[in-house]
Amino acid sequence: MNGNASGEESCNIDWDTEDELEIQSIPLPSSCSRSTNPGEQATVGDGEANSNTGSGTSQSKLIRHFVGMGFPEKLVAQAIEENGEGNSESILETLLTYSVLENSPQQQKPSDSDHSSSDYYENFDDDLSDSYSWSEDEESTDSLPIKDKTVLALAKMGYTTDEASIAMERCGVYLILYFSFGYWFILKTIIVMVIFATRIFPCPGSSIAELTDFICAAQLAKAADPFLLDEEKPKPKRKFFENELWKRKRHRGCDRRMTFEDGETIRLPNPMIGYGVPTELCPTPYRSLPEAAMGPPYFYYENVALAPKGVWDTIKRFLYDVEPEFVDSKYFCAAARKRGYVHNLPINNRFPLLPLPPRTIHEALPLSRRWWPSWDTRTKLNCLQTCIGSAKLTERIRKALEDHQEGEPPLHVQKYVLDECRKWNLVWVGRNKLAPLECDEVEMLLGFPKNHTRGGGISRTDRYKSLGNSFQVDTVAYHLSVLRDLFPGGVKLLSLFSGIGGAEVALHRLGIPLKTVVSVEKSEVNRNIVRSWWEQTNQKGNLIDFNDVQELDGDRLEQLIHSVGGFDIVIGGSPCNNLAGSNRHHRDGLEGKESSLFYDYFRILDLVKCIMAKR
DNA sequence: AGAAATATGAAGCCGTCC
DNA sequence: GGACGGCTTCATATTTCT
Repeated sequence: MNGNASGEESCNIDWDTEDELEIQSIPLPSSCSRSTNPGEQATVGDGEANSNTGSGTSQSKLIRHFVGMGFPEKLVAQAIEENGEGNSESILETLLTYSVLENSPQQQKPSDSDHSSSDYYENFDDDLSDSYSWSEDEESTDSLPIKDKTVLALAKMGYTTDEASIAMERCGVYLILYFSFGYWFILKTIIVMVIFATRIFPCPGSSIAELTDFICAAQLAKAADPFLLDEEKPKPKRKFFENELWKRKRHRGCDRRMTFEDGETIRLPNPMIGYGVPTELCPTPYRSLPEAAMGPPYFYYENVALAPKGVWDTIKRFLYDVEPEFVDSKYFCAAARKRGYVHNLPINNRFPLLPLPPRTIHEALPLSRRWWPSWDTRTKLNCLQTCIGSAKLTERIRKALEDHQEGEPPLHVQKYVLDECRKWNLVWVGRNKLAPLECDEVEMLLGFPKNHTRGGGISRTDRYKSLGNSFQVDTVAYHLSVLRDLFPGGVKLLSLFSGIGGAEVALHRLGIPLKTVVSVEKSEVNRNIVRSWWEQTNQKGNLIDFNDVQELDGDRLEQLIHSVGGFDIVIGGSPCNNLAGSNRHHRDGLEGKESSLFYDYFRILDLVKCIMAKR
């Protein structure tokens, strides 16, 4: 950790550069893997991944599965042999490792003698012929260079050869291939294509969205402006591309829009993986930010995804029309946590915190496995909330189970027990014995250090409440990880509604020095927790506390920004209690007593933007 | 007095079926 | 496409205990 970076460093960020336009390779396989706890059986994967194992034709199914993804059959067979049939995640990792190894510089020529890579290309060609008709002159085009082939293909799609040539010159050939061969094909072989394209066409590429924007916008505006292709013309926006291309059939699992807008209402994506998660193999999509959303500073806002209708539309409208990124933390840890994040951070080159946390209940709570009945098929916990199940409840469950000692309990009892388990996140701790999670287990699941909320006068009730209101650290850290390269000397953070310091812990665990933290948190116990963590982790920076966001008016902010030298990022998750589904009494939406503090987040962020712009 | 325990549904999404 | 049921949800109000 060095603190030699000057204040100007943060001003060197090129806010005008659309760094997100560059195509991103998928995360390294090693970072996509899921760790296995030492001392545990390595074959235990999560239920989804292993659901098809054990059948008689499992091996051929597996082979077909991976060949269908574009991997050569020989490689697949080899990978299965190395990993066994039971662990499809490991097989995939091995295959990707092979692919990355093949991608070394000395093997970039597609005509090299490497047998496996020959298979690789054969599969690729098969997929092409499947998905896109080259029509009657297919043979005659085979001998053409790829670039010419691409021009022809685009011409068949209705683009002029001039448009195609210019676009290729600007955007790179392989992305045109990527686009022109059909949407479903992209979905099917997206991983292979990226690796393949990077190998064959190692030219600096642009994103597929940029390419299509380029052509579509060119067509759209051609009549109005015959000189559109001049360098000085404004860059086309994503909207056109979205409207045209995304209207096509929605492919479950690969439709990467952040939200589905139906008139005025934002709908949640399925799967809820935002711009990507380390454990799901998908390339980083393209996004363009509205100009008003550009920093400095960066900002990062969080709240519950399942808010009442219209809430996220309002949040989006206030936060400069930035599309929320909805992510379920079940892709990061063993508990679900569906949240929306609005931010103007780059989305390329994210990386996860290491070690990757356990992602199933059994991995997270190995002692519970002994007592886990086969009819409880949960592999993930539900959202960790602020309250826990009562002893009366677990007693009722125990008695219901003890009434049926021989064999499994009847189905109606199973259903009753499982419903309560899901509702209260109960785990098995003995024969017929269920229990709510302990505080330290919640800390671990949320990515906080053990005992983070323990001691110093805080009650158990308050610990559950503070933890239940907190970030999932691994999820937030993944999004914030891009800051490490942007601010190697450390960040100056304005942390609103800090809670128990989820953002601070995330940045610290990412190895990003905290030069200055201005933290606003109403709860004294939470402020004590953050202060205590700050001291225990020997932070070298300066931590400044505030009690209430109302204290931060224009004058105070100007004064702070002057003394601190500006903020690099403004992070905050405003109160959700008037938005959360668990609230039976005052689910009043964004105008609710506490949740309306969102407007203070916006007010403060906007003030910081204005003051820093003046500077 | 403070902490702990307990009881208290509805909104809204999603998949399935017809 | 609409009816229906299954499922999930950063909580609050009140009572009881220490």
